[in-house]
Amino acid sequence: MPELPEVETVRRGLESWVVGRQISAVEVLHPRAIRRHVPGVSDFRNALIGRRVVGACRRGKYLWLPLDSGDAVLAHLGMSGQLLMLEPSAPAGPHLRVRIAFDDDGPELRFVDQRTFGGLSVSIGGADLPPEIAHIARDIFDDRFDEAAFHTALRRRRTGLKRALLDQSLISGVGNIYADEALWRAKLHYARATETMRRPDTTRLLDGVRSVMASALEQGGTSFDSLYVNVNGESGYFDRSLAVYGRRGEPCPRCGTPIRRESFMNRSSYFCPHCQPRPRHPHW
DNA sequence: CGCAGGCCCTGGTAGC
DNA sequence: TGCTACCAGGGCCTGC
Repeated sequence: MPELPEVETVRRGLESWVVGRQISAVEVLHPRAIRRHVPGVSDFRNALIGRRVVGACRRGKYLWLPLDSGDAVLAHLGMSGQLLMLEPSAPAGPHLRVRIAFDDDGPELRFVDQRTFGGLSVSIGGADLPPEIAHIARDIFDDRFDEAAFHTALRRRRTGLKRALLDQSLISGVGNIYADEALWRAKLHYARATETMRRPDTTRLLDGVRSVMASALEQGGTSFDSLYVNVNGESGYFDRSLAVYGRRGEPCPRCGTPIRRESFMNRSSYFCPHCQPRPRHPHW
């Protein structure tokens, strides 16, 4: 669920809550939460304890906290991960995976994750950009995102448009929800063959991605349930503004045609069959 | 190398 | 009521 707007909301929260503070204790309650940290739990703890957090960064759906050692805490929320700021005395919920406490005895950082797709790791020398995520493309809000290069790379692909949009090495931060919403805004079908995309199509697509994510960010992200929350445990409101996602059978906000749901890539795709007509030569 | 599909995981819900 | 089946899906891995 957490896509760029949700992850950015969390990043902003971390920036105001943990930057400048020194880590005093680390507790790993579920080893799977740090499975990407190959050297293991004690190495993870040793790399953090005594270090100061000097920033809060994001690329796509990845977050990292640069440390004064030059390393970084790299985090991915997966489907259900939460990074919460809570008083050390706050009770541990059933899905608490990692606790990071600070030497000022103020609110601690807790990684809570029901479905355990997310996780934390220490990235050696990763303060500027963790090498583990060097293959992740820049996202639409990155000043150095290159629209022309994206268009060229897109046209080189031999696949369907939504598949390409979800490929984090082409453009990052887009997940299933905002992919459907962006395609609807751009009036493009999810199975449009990427090699048939013309420059105006790509411009419309990126405008759709940018505008839907900017709106979602303003509203603190999208929440369907209590799974996605900011660092204070609060949900966003953008789910009220979704045009197609999760709205099978409901009228398209633009033309009134009932929204259709199709199974694609083992997940749901929602679209308006009138505004987003099936291409003559779709790529499934 | 590019692309497609399987797998990981848990809680909620639909259906019998 | 109590069981099973299915659904949500991001990213890594494998195989073609």
